[in-house]
Amino acid sequence: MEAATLKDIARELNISVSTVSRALRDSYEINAETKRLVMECAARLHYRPNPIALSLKGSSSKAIAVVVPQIANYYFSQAINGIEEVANRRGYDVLIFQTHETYEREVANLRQAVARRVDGVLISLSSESSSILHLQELQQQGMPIVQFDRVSAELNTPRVVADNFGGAFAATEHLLKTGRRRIAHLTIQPWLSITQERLAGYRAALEQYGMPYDENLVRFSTFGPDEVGPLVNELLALTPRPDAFFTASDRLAVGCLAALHQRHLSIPEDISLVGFTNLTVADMLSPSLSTVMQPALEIGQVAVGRLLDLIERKHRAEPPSTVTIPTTMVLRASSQLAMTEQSFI
Amino acid sequence: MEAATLKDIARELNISVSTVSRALRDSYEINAETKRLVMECAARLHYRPNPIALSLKGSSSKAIAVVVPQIANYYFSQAINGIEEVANRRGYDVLIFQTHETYEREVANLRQAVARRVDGVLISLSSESSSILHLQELQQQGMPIVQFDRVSAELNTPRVVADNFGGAFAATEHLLKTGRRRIAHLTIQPWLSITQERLAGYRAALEQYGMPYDENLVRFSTFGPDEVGPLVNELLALTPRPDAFFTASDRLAVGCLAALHQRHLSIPEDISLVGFTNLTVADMLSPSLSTVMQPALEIGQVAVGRLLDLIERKHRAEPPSTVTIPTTMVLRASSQLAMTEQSFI
DNA sequence: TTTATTTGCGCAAACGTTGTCGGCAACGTT
DNA sequence: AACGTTGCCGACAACGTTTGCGCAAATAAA
Repeated sequence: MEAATLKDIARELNISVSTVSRALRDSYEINAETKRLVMECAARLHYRPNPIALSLKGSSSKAIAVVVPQIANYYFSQAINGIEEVANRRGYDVLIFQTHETYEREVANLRQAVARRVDGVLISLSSESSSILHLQELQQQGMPIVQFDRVSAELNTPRVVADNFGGAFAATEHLLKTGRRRIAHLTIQPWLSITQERLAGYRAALEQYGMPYDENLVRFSTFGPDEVGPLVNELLALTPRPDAFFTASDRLAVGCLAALHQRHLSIPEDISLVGFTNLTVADMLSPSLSTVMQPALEIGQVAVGRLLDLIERKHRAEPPSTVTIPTTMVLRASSQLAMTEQSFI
Repeated sequence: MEAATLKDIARELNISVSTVSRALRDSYEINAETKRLVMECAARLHYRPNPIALSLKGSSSKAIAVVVPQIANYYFSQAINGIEEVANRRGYDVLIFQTHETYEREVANLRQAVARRVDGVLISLSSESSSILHLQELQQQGMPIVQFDRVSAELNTPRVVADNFGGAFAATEHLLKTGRRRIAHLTIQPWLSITQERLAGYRAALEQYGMPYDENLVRFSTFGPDEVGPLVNELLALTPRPDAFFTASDRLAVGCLAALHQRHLSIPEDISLVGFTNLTVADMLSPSLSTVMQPALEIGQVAVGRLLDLIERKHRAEPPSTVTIPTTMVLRASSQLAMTEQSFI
């Protein structure tokens, strides 16, 4: 009943451990009959190779690390689901690490990952990580690394990101096309790659439609409590008043929603609202929330695919490339007059 | 720069590996001066013991497994945060596994956990796991196990749960005290312990206040798409119409909210609404959602504390006990007339 | 001085696995 | 008959660590 080892099989069959090992690996220098016996015995004893011993031997631990800011975040947990799915299918375990947005924990996590002999690292940078020396060093030591979502251009690895620019462009364009002229943009920490790309998409759309860019309409916020309301109030106090809000996250969008409700502004009649990323309850809000959906699952799948290819050296000299996964504009009631009264459950 | 080993230190100091090992473990049979030298050298080379080798030796891997249905769930990811915090502080790593609510994955995850030589297992049962033989077997093999949140009475381990009964009782009582008389209860899979306890709390409160229990007012739902709306409609069709909804999850509550909005019912004037668990956006909905808050973080902290005590044999013969963590009733606008127009951001 | 005891350290085994080597039959080749 | 080839298998080392045992020197007791 206890975990069987090669030694158990060897004893049972009165042969040596090495022969058992080779038989199970289907080595050419083992007799077919012996192989059959070993296989049969292994199955009978429910033999499973001990990954710890394999790791110690130094070959491969068949485990990868995924380092994310936090898992209490639908986007990241979805990405992890995609990662796990593909990794497991290809025979790898996934070790999950949270940085809680601090540089210190990011370093500690990577140290742990190395200690546990992972074969590779998937990382989405913590918002506090301005320096990436720890990652460059890790890479120089030969650790395969792939970045996703929050990436750094200074670290020369494959990157998998959502089309933040395209998504923001589409959202802004949608608002413009539905007649909005003063579009406020509520967004997150300005130094993140995703923030910059979304802001760029917003600006590009304004420009293409001949609308002026007004930096008063752009506000940066963290997720601190009681932070969104005041910002929304500031924006609403501007003249002329904004007629649309485009937020860089659904969490911000929900905050907007509440603040607008409170001021008895009707959505989308008075103000249109479009969010970003994919909160599960977006379709259940009132009004249901238009949003730029990021394919978190797919990003995870693609990213881990790259990493495993890297580990298994399928693409040796191929230079690291950046994969951009398209986002989808999901139109719901919060930005479409016609849908306000429509059934959406 | 590469991971230093005992051997490296031994070579550097011209002593044996065993001496280094013992010096680092502060063994009594090593000279103080030698210890000093070893410590100094270890620090200089950034020596970190190799957890893989330690695990192989069979003693302790300093890692625990936490097995949950899914991490894409605010409740579980919060619990994991609590688990990680305490575990790390006590020197343990946390390996996270998802069952995706299937029995098959639960078994596979536990197998992996064993293979990776974890020192103990924290588990919240998958909704599909009717049999718990795999866990009983694991326990018989000496693996320390603690159950949390979704627990089974058939498995004799310490248990850490939220006060589901008390929370449901408080919510129902609150609704009754604010004058509601026909309280519908929308809940989840009937065979889960948490479902049964919440239902019992709901019934007990009704009974205490002399209200009849009407099973027509109780509906079970999964989270399938387009499932909540029809159920709400069915309930609203009853005569007399319910004047309050108490849901066993915030996800269901949000669904209710949307369905009620759609029928132009005002909350809480026409219908009061109270949810359960702790969606992040509960306070940002319109109206803000009254809810029974579960201290997910604390549950995780307490559960992992129990497990580590078990692992370190702090309480040898102590029989497994069940710890119930109190829930908190958070009153917001959806169940209180007075708060409807109040500022809540 | 001889005999115990302590102090300080090294050797080797063990955990489960893989890989390198070498051995020894049974062949086929000169 | 002597030699090289195969085919099949076992012994051994190694990965990094802990630990039981033993051995020497230093110290204490006789």
